[in-house]
Amino acid sequence: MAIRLQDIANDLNLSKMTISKVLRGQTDVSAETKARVLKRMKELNYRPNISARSLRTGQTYCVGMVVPSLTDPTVAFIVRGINEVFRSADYSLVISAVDGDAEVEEREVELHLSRQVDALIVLPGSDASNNPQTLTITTTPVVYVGPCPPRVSQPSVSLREDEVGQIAVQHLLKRRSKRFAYLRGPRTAVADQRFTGFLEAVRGAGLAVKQEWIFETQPNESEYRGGFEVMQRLAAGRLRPDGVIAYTDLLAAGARDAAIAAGLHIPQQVQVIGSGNLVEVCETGITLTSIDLSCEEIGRKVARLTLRRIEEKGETSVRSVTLSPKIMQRQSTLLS
Amino acid sequence: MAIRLQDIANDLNLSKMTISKVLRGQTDVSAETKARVLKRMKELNYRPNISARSLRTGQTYCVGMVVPSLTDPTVAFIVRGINEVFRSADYSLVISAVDGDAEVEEREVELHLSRQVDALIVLPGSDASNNPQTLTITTTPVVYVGPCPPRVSQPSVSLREDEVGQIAVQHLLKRRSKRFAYLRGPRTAVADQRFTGFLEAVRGAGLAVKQEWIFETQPNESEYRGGFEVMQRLAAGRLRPDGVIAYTDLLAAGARDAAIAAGLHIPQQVQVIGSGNLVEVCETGITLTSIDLSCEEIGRKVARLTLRRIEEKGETSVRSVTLSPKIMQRQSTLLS
DNA sequence: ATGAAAGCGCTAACAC
DNA sequence: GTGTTAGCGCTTTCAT
Repeated sequence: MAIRLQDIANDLNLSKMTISKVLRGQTDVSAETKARVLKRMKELNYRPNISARSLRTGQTYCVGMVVPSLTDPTVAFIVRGINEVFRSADYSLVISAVDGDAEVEEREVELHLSRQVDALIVLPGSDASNNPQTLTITTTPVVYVGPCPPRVSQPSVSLREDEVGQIAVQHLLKRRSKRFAYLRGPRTAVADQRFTGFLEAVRGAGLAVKQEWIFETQPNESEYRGGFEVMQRLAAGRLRPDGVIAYTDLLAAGARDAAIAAGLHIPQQVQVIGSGNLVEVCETGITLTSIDLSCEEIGRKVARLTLRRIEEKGETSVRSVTLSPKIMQRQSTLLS
Repeated sequence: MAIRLQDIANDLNLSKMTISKVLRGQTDVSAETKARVLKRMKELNYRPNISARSLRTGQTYCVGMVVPSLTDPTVAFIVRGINEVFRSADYSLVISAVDGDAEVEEREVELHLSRQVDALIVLPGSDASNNPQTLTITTTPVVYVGPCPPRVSQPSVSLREDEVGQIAVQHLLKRRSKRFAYLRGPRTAVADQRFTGFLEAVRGAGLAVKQEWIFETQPNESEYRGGFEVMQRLAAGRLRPDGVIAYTDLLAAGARDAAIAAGLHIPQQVQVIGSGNLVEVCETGITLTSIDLSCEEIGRKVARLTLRRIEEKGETSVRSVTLSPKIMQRQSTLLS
């Protein structure tokens, strides 16, 4: 079997207590003894049994995470940010993707708690209404990514979604667009907030919002095709928008390509902005200006907040955090 | 603190042994007792302490995984497949992304082993040469994704990379392409294998391979731009390829767009095939035929293989597994 | 500076 | 069917 503290103690005629002290870097061990122990540990390739340590100390140095999907790039970048911070703290991330199934989510949360994770990070799906009951009563720290579900008072890290819409509008206003079309995406809370930000920014500038130029995504359609078809219609109209803002980069790419196909010049006649800043999409064709959602930074903030919550055991002094999106200028909007 | 077996035992005037038996579904408990215990467990919202169980049984029901990156869609889909299988087996996946840093990789492997994971899944980076020493000597089962590094004899699940090149060629041959350009990507083992498959298939058909039509990816260039520029040059040449096969979908997209920009018709004059089958790329513009790398299926196979390895404790009867890629026909190649 | 004793929560192997 | 004993590998506490 694996090497234990006891084995090293036997080898060196010490008690396992001394070995344990060396292991944890306690100072009340003579330098000489310490050196001998470390040497032997290396020779035997000793690895402490974390299960045993956890049982004793109540800490596992594991954090559970529940996400709707791992193949969504937004999620992947958030996880990357978390992983980066955890790595340097010797924390491990136990991930489960629940694919929007509330029952699976509940079970995975239970499993994580059974594992005695030191904290839980929850990235709710688009339907935040079915937040697992367990999360509201557990004493394990929970950190939410994105707005914390209603009725729950836990810290969260989220993007100021309304600013996504605002920044896009401001960017275009500065470049003298005045007639905005908005591809608002699905009917979710996040999409609603961005839309609100868009509306406020346009109205704040004293401009009107044309209801006929607001488009929702059809549930099962390809986003690219959706954006394409919308823009086809817009391009054929008597009056055309000179700025198109889209909820995703793919919608924007579709709109861009339809505009080009209709003989319009981008960015001179129509400017286009996406969101997500997905390089695979933004860097193709006439490259797309896009709103970067700061996913990695969100991930890092989540990780730091989580670690702090773990440290302070109980006292919920830690407040929620919000971040701003950033615009990435590319060819689909004018330079100046 | 949390509820323990002992608490339930006290409540019900039973020994904790009986509770433990109910917990694990042993049959030598009377139906009535069992019912009482289950009821009380539910009332108290009891959750077994898995650290304690692990210490006792030596099993953690956790599997460690080391990947180069989580934001690479290929990796994300593999992880998704694994997660899917593990979920139904109540196994958890502890993931760490190491970003191509061999030292970090080694440390993360050690950490996983410290955690007593029941197995380790390793997805080596493009530089497979620095496989952590530890992996060669540990008794913990290791399963590789992709070819197992040289000198290591562990089971692995991998894609028959040579078939990626072959299938693409066959697909085009059937559609009467005869003059192939090949965007072979970087100088990695995987890219080499695909290239070999390409060469064999072309030569096997009695056709010649034009060395001037084989292109490598420049390390720090955008893939899309790389593909675009190559195709620009090809389109300007006296003799043009009528089939372009690319190592990635982005390269293919670049080539496609350059061909269109040069006034060529796709697929009538030039057919284009990518690999990866990344919907974000393939479903834009003239949609791209692409080789699907079966990532999710690889993930599921990896997970099943891992579970089997865990069960059979030691006896390495489990053999490696290989999978074939599949072509996804879209507009960039002819229908018939 | 070193060590002995106790116990974290659970389960394997046996009694009864 | 139910309970007793022992111990997984580690750390906490307290002696020495």
